[in-house]
Amino acid sequence: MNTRRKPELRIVGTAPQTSGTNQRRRQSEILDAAAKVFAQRGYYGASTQDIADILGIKQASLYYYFPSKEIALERVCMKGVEGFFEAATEVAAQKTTASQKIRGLVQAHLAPLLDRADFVRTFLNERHYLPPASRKKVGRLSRAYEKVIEKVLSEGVKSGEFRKDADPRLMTLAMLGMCKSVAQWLGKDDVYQVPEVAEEYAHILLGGISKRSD
Amino acid sequence: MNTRRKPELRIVGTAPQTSGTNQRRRQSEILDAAAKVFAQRGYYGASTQDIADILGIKQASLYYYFPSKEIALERVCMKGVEGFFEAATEVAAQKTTASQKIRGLVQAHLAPLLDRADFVRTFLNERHYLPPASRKKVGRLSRAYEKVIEKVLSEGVKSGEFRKDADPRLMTLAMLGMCKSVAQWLGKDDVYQVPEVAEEYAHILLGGISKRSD
DNA sequence: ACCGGATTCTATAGATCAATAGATAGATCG
DNA sequence: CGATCTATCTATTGATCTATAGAATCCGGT
Repeated sequence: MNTRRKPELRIVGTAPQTSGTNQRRRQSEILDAAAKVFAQRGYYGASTQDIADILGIKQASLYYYFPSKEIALERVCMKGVEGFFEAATEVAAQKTTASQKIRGLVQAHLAPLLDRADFVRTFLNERHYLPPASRKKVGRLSRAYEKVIEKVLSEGVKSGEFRKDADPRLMTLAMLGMCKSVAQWLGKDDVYQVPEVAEEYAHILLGGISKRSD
Repeated sequence: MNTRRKPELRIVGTAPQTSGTNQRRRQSEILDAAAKVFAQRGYYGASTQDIADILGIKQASLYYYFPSKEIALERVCMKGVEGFFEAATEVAAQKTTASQKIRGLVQAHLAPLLDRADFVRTFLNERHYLPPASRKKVGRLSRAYEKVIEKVLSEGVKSGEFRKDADPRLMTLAMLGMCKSVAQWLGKDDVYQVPEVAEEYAHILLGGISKRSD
């Protein structure tokens, strides 16, 4: 669709950059709006009109920036997962106890809810509706992330820091379940802030998987 | 819509019951189909045509049994929540330790996934799309259920069985988050069965909230 | 064989939605 | 000024979806 081959003929010093930069800024604004309506009404429940309304432009104008609604969903979902894997990998690489790593992982998981809640929510709830290619791409990242957590738990079991009779995969699923659900209720009736939730959840989790209470 | 006042004029021995019974059976089959597609593709992603296809009938024929797609969603969601509150209340009323009650609550929460997974999933993921009246009705039941759990936890804290420094509401949210997430992955890649998941999750949870390991 | 209700079908209205085509206003720059 | 590029707009197409209206079919009881 976008027949923009590399702009080979760019003339020297002058800066036709203004556009490229503005374009990127506008795309980002549109993604913000898309994330908001996708998170609120779901992918199929949200119309491109809803997105345009937030920005105060006409529905058709969106297509100057995005080739399709599906692509917009993919971009929103990617922005919702990306960072999770890197942050987790960094925590897992620290030279410290497995318990401490778990605390770090819980914190790292909840942190994005502070500034990207709509993206995270869209990733969590709407990624099923991605076309197969995008879903696989997103799924790979997501699974890699889970594996990082699972490894920390396995090592904690192997080292004797965590219960030997526990299944690392099930522990991972339990931990992720707890953490993911925060995205659903944070900012609704309950008034908890991210840091206290992270601390309490890590505490609950560790009490359960550590051999001795900390 | 349903102007069925009590059938006062039913003639004696003959059985015009056949219809009423068959109608109910058919409605139930349609609800099953609706639950399946709602769970799979989401409320807005699923068309009434999809529901009809499962049953091998024409799309318009559905409207002989249901006045609208929204009502069908309400019925599916209700069938997805109902039972949770009663089962939990029953467990909470038992004369036993708070820990034992938590084990029972986790089991009771996961049990419906065995025979009503699509209804539970639809309730969990699609209830936001209900019209306000239905949403409130479903929400009341759902909140009452949470309160039962919260009370068991509070009492466990008060009695000294659970950590004094823990917030019962946050514990409730953590427990529900863990349990709800099972609906998302059960029967996918992982091969766990409901009873083992219930036992392990209760174990993780209790280790975290009990004062001493059990 | 026929009647009457129960159930399903055909046909279609009416609305909404994603996406395309082409026009236009505004800025930038030679 | 005039040319070009950017961003948005108007107008519309074609597909899809829920829901309604009314005809056709099935089936048990007589």
